[in-house]
Amino acid sequence: MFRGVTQLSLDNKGRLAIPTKYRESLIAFCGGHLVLTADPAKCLLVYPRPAWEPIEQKLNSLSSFNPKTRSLQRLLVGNASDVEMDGAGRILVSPPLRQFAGLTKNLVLVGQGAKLELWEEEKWNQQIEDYLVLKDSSIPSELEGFSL
Amino acid sequence: MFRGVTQLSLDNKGRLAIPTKYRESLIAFCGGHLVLTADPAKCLLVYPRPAWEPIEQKLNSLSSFNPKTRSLQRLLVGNASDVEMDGAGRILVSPPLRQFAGLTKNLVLVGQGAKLELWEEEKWNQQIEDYLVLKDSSIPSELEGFSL
DNA sequence: ATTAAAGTGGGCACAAGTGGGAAAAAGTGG
DNA sequence: CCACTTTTTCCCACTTGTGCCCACTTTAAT
Repeated sequence: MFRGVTQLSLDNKGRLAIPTKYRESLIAFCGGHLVLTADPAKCLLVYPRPAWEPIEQKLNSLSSFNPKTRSLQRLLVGNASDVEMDGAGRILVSPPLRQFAGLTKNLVLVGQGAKLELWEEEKWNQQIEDYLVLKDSSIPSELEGFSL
Repeated sequence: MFRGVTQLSLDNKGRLAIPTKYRESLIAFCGGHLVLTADPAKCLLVYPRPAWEPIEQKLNSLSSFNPKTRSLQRLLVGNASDVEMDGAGRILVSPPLRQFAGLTKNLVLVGQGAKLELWEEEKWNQQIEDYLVLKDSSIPSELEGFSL
């Protein structure tokens, strides 16, 4: 399981160095075969390929005549791209994905259980701020009776 | 299964170079025999011919007295055209289809499971944006309880 | 302080993308 | 029916991009 925030950046070839603490388990779990895709919150999602496959299958099984479903397929499946870690544990982030998430210099890689999220640092901070402002009204009903 | 966004363009003969990562599987699956057709979202759909056949048969089996059905038949079957990949993995996009999808300089080819979509890049970005704006109300009910 | 391990950048070789020319095929008019 | 024009297809040469690998720098550990 992935967790924690790491600050990092793309080099001038658009490569992203995966932190060492994730590398070993990524190699073991999926041989360095990852899938990168777009998230509605305008960050990128980083999945080990075996974890991504069932999600894509589920999405592809839905009706393509429902416009919302279709849009979701376009966002998630359309933007998904296979990437391989190189010998130094780096992956290449394609220009369309960089553009989608507005990635420039300062990024954060955030562990989220079975996947990782890649954010432009400023957007990440913004996202956290936005949540704090809304906090009173924002406890999901699924968490009734649950405490930290 | 196809996935991911690739930026590309038509050359001045109207040819579209299919990215290498799709070529091999297209040759293997359908010998480079493709079907190009129009999508209601104003992009083009690219099917391996064997994947298209049953769709066309289904459409043709529907009642042509229902106006909506008839229109769908006209759009999809009417615009469908057979194309062959050349030795360099390129296909020719006919002027009527180019015009329909408003294809000019900057295009994207988007993997969508069993098929590909070809968009004018600007329209593709627009389509994604439009969806993100709607995101609160846009979780398809089929996905209740499903998470990324 | 020395050594090892990891991070970083860049060069090189090969593969893929691109454009154009020539030959064949199809279309058209006399 | 034949000759000429236009379009299409095939192929080759050139340019661009990508991935791989190596060397250098920095950090951490003993």
